[in-house]
Order: sequence, then C-alpha cells, then structure tokens
Amino acid sequence: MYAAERQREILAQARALGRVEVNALATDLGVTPETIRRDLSALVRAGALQRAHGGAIPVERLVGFEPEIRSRTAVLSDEKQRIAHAALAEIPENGTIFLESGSTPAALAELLPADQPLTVVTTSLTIALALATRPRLTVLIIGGRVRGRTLAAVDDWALRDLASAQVDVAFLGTNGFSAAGGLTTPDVAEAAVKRAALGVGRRTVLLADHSKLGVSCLCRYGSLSDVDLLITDEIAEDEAAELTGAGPQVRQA
Amino acid sequence: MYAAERQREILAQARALGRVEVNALATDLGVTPETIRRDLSALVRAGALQRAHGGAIPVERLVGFEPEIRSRTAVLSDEKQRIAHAALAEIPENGTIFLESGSTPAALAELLPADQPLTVVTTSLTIALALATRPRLTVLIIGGRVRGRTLAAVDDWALRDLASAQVDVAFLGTNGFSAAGGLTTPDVAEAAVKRAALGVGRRTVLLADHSKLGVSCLCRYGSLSDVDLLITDEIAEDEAAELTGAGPQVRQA
DNA sequence: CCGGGTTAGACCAGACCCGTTCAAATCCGA
DNA sequence: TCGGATTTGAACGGGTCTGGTCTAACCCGG
Repeated sequence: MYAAERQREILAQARALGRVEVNALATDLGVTPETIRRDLSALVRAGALQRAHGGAIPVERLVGFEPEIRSRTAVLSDEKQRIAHAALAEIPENGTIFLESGSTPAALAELLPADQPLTVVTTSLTIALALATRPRLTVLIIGGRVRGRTLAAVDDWALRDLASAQVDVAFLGTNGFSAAGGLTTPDVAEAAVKRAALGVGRRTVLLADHSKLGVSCLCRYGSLSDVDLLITDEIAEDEAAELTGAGPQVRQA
Repeated sequence: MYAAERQREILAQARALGRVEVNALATDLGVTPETIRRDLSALVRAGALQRAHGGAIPVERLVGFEPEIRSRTAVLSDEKQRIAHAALAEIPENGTIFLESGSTPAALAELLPADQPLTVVTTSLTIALALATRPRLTVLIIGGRVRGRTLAAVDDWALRDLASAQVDVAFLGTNGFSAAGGLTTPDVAEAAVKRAALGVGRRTVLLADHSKLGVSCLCRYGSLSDVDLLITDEIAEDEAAELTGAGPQVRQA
C-alpha cells in the first residue's frame, strides 16, 4: 500500500468516524505507529486534520461559534433580497458608495445596475471579487487583516483607509440593533471597523432584517442616531415607531 | 509494442485496478522498470496519474483529498508548480511574507504549509480569499482600487499600505525581465505597486518562468539588482550567468 | 544496399526515499 | 507525583529512482 493510499484511507476514516487513533490505524493498515504519525503530520500540513495526543480529528469538526459564511447567505435570503431591492433606490447616480461586509450588503452588490458608472468602496473580499470584473464599476478594497470567518478587512489599515475615504452613501449591515442597545457585533476588531464606517458616508443606510432587531452582541459600536435610514423587512408597528424615535427614518421592504 | 500503446495499457490497468506497480508492469509488458517509470512520468505530466513510490494511482482516486489540487493542476503549468515548490524553501518559520498578485505567487500560496503559523501580506484578492480561511495563517490584504483584469489592488491606498508594511520575504511575479531591460509590466498603475513592493521585504524573491525572460513591456519598475533571489525554470547556461551578473542569485527549479 | 543520424529501450551505479527499529524525551491520566 | 503511553529524533536497510552510457532498431538519402 502506497503512502498516498494510506493517507487517503486515514482521512476517509477520520471524516467518517470523526476521529482516528494512531495505534488502531497502525494495526489496521499493517504499518508501525511511527509511519502513521508521519502520515498524520502530512495530513496536518495539508490542512485536513488536526492532531491530538494519540490520534487526530478532521478540521471540519472544529467549526467555531459564529456561523460560517456560506450558511449565513442561505439563511433569510428572501428577506435580504427584498431589503437589497429597496436599498437600490438609495444608490446615487454616478457617485460613490460604501458596502460593508455582510450578507445583506452582498445581496445589494449583486443587484447593482450594470449600465451606470459607480464607485464602490468595500471591506468585503467577496463583494470586491464579485464586482471587480464589471466594466462600469470602479472597486476599491479597504486594506487590513482579513478575518477568516467573515472575509472582511479589519484592524489598522482598514481604519486608516476608511478614515481617508468619503462616499455619498454608506450601506452597513449589523449583527444586532435596537433603540436602547444601539448597534452591536460580536467581534472587537470588526466593531472598530463598523464604528469607522459610520463616518464614511455623507448618508448612512443600515440594512438589517427583523431577526437582528433586539439582538445585543458583545461590542456596541454605535447608536441608531448615527444612521440616516434603516431598511428592514416586516416588523411590528410599535417597534418601528420606537426605532424612528431613536433617530433614523425606517423603511420596510 | 509502441510507447503510446504501452501507456494506454498502463492507464487502463490503473483505472481498472485503482493502482499499478512498476515491477509488475515491467514483467507484464516485457520491458524494464526504467521504461515503465518513463511511461509513468509521461502519464503524470499528462495529468492522468499520481505517482507513488513503487507505482502510481489514477488521479480520480485522489479527489476529495486536497480540495485545491484539482483547480491548480488544471490551471497552472508545470513550470509554475516547480518554481513555487522551490520557493517554499524560502518561507521563513513563523514570520511574515508578501505575495504579489500573479499566477506564480498564487501557486506558492496554494502550497503554503497549513501547520505552521505565518503572516501573509498580499495585493491579490484571490490569494487573500484562498488563504483567509486557513486556521494558522494571518492574512493582510493591501487596500486600493481593484483592477478587474488581475484582481490586484493598485493606486493610492495600495502604495500607502505597502509603504507601512515590512516583511521578512517578499515574493514577486513579473511580466518581463532581463539583465539589460530590468523588470517590466504593461500597466502603469501596477508598475507603481510593483515598484513599492520591491522595498517591502527584507529579502526579495522574484518568481518568473523562462517565458518571461527577455520580454520587455511598457513600464519598467525596477532592475534585477533589486532582487536577492530569482527562481525560474530551465534557462540556458549563459543566460543564467548573465542574470547572476546583473545582481540576483539564480536558482533553477 | 549502405552508412550516418535518430530514437527507444536496456543496463548500471550512486543518490534518494520510505518504512522500520530503537532510545530518549515528553505528555497525560491516575 | 508517578508510571505507562505517546512522541520525537537519529540511524539503518532495502527497495526505488535518477542520470548517464550503451546497444539495437529504425529512418533516409545517397
């Protein structure tokens, strides 16, 4: 049995069972534990496994707490579509906009008209990638450390780049918002960027579906009065009134 | 029996059985193991087999092993792979590197070991995207306008971000290079970034296959003396000597 | 039919790779 | 903290690979 075959078998077993053990594999595959260890470290180097004492587990078992990027776009896609559609009315003609990272701004990015010139500034790798090849669009990406979970630029460079930018309309997403609790997000670094983003547009539009309403996360980075317009989907009458009282105009898509 | 017939037979057998062995094939087909090995490497070059010690297995058997492996073998040429492999030796342990946009640096990005911590600074959206989700890597993207053609960050922000960065090793690509003409690229904006990138690393490594040698494009952004090490594939003896004379150490992968 | 040029494959030796063995260092649960 | 299990590193042996040289077959024009 070749090393490559053995490693494939190990990986298959790890994925099927959720874990593998050095000694079991050794007797199973008829080689010494040392050989298995070498295979495991090769698989670790390839990024397929994470090592543990006496064995290993596949990396996909190690997903963290914040939802993954892919699963998030699937959730609530219908509401986000409607919100993005409503946001289209706010796009300036031949101007500049800022799109934050997040699935709702990403939905808006997909809907941007292809026939009119527009400059888009974004912290999101995926948005930049999706828009970069469109002929009439100028895409500017904000620099910085790329968070693996959200694929957004954060930290030093991001704050500096944002500080030197000024756009017509900024479209922001959020993880949680309420009249009392303001705007919140779970990550400190991302909160700093979001705070800076609140100042980047002459007009600030928050895109947030009803599932974010009332949610409060670790970091508060601003309040609703920093927002000029909130576009959301169906929310209760009294809640809408309360939000309007806190500052922004509220539009329901 | 012709070589082509033999190779067809080897491939058929590999697909049918899932694996082949050099010695078995040799006695089977009545040729020496060396001949079989030559056939196998031809089939590997054609992308049909993956080699193993003492034999080979068809590539179909390996899908799902490394998700990247499919796309890169399809797109990237053999030379770039070899150059990228040779460049791996220059990766500092637990340090910082810069990767420029371009297919050869991208090939290097794919090969980066997943088990050791490393900070990667890049102007390339695609490289940033590919590396951002790897657990042990810190990825920093350079901000700026995104060129649709190359998906690289250029202009103001890029130059500023680059100026404030300092890495252990910078890996650069180029469109053309020669001892006399220096380093050249067709786009003005990209030339400015490349010029800045020449100063970003304490050590500068140029990755360029032989097809770039002697090519001269519109914008000259530096000379070979700005480069510490040039990694390329097969080039003529006298050309290598001339390049070395112009400044950099030359390594052929 | 001949003889130089080309090519495929054989032969060979040294380098290299892989898996094993063994001992020392390290880790972990009791 | 202790003792057994695990890991790490070095050394070894056998098989494999690599590059070079050599031979035989083939191709062609003379």
